[in-house]
Amino acid sequence: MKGQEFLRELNEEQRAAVLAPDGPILVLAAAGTGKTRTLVYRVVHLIRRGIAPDQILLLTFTNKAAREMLERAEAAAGAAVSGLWGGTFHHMANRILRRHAPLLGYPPEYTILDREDAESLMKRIVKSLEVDSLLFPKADVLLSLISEAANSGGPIEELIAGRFRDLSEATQMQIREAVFRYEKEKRALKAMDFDDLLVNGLRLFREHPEVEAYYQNRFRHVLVDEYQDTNFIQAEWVNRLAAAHRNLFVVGDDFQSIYGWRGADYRNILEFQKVHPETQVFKLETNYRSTPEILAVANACIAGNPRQFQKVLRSTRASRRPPLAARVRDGEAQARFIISQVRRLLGEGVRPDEIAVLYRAHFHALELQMRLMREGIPFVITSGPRFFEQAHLKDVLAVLRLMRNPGDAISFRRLIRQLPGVGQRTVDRLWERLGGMFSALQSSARRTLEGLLPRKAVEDWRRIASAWEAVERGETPIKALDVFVERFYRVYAETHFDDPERRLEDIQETQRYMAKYDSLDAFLSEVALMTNLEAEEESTRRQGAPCLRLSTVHQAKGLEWRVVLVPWVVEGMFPSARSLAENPLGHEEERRLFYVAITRARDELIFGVPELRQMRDGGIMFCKPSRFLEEIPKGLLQEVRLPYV
DNA sequence: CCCATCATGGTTTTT
DNA sequence: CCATGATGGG
Repeated sequence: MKGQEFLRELNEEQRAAVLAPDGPILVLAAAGTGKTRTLVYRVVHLIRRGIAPDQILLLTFTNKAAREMLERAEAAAGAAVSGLWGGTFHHMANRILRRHAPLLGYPPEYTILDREDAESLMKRIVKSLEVDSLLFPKADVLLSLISEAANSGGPIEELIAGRFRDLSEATQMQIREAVFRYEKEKRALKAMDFDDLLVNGLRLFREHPEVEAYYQNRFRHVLVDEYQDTNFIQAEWVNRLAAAHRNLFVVGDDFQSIYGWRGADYRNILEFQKVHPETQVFKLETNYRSTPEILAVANACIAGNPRQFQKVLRSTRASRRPPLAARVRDGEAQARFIISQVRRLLGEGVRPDEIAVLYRAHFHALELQMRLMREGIPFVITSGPRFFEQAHLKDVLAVLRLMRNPGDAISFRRLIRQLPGVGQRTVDRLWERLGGMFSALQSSARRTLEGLLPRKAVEDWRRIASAWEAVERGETPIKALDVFVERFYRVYAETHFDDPERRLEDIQETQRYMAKYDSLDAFLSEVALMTNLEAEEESTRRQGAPCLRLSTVHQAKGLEWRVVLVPWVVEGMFPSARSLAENPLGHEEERRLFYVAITRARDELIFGVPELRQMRDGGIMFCKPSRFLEEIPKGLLQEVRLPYV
């Protein structure tokens, strides 16, 4: 595209934001109003103005979003965008921390702990405290507490005192001890958990003004997508980054703030102008995505939330049929109904990948999944356990992680416990006798360990160790995994999993994926931070065939489909009972979540409203239609009741 | 001390 | 219904 021609692709609202002069800019972009396009063209505009791409930082909510934006910017601006920094807060913090980790007392090869790693670490700590297990919080509860403290920037002592006020003082003391040990152990492991990446990213700037000044100077323009979902640390971090040039361009929609439970605080967007008084504000309200009928429902839904920026979605599209609410008997009937709708749509020529089923929680889709499989309808799920958190992939990653970080006790335990005759106790003792580190790439260290192992473990141990020997001989890590699989893991997989072929294929897939990275550290960080959305995209890219999509509403953020079906729109499910119980403002966030689901739909929106729920104990529970449906004026929805079949 | 079996308890959302 | 945790035999 030449000259300013790209501006023709923008409407008045978007163009004003794209061309705005330097300074802090807040773009309030309602759903479907071309937020991504605005952000992309702002980047293009900056580059055309002569800003070097490596002076621009683009923070997005997922890496997928970053990649898409960069691809689009490249299409519009040519190869000129290369060098631009784009990705999630976690990624960018990691990228910066890898360079400066020693300033904070970490080696540059620090390991990133994913959720599972953190949980297993905490479990061991709780165990070592020898507490009365019935009255002591579970590891995941402790971790969520630590995370809450980190993300809100508040002191953890107060959180403990508040959340566990019913527990004895002695128990609270032990909780504080568990938290303390968790931090200490992470240090010993030379590892950071997800929150540490953000916390340390901020700490790096606070404690090292010369580093802060370097990045403040380097990034002349900072752009942030989905600003409504930033938390305390993230907001502080970007404020600091942009403090020198003051070119902070944030885009968001307070109506779509759905990560409050993770510390996101939409006051960041509401109060942006207070923090940056010279802010220019732009509103995008013209919706290009959905039919007027769908938007009417969206507007009616969000009207239930006061105290937010008032925005009304204006449609540009022609009318279609109104959204449909179908009352069905139960989950089974709902699954049959959804499948019949999918069949109808396919018959009308809708492509399967233009249809999505979006739900509040994974388990809402169980019945549907079974039925889809039984009926042979292909689908993809962007939910459930993350690709790289599956046991076999973590096993393989442990080989690599230990190679980079000799202090990684978690990987050590994982591998060594696979040896016959080695259980928890033995591995603990081994680790202690090794002095809390194991240099897998040194033959002397490997020999030392071999001498400490029980006799019957030695043969398998040598097989595992052959992977590291290969690296010592100068083989690549990818090749080393071949050795690991052929000498040890193939047999292990065949004897421990009921689907070894699939798992070995996953490993090959991982090796192919590794080939794209020029350093092992880069690969390992990427894998730790990769979401399902990104992993799944990787695998469908090869398989090709377009599929019906099943996803949580959270993971559907920023995406759109021609047809959206939402099951279980009943009280207790959507809104989720648990969310209402835990958070006094839970209903507002649930309503925003419902709004996000609605506004993903272009042409058709269909709700499933079962009348009863089969409980696990064999009983049944009657369901009330969701308050969010009741709030929508009659006439905006078409309601049907399906016969009991 | 390891490992398999049995019971129990608990189901939100994710970087 | 599934995963995790306790328990007891080897």
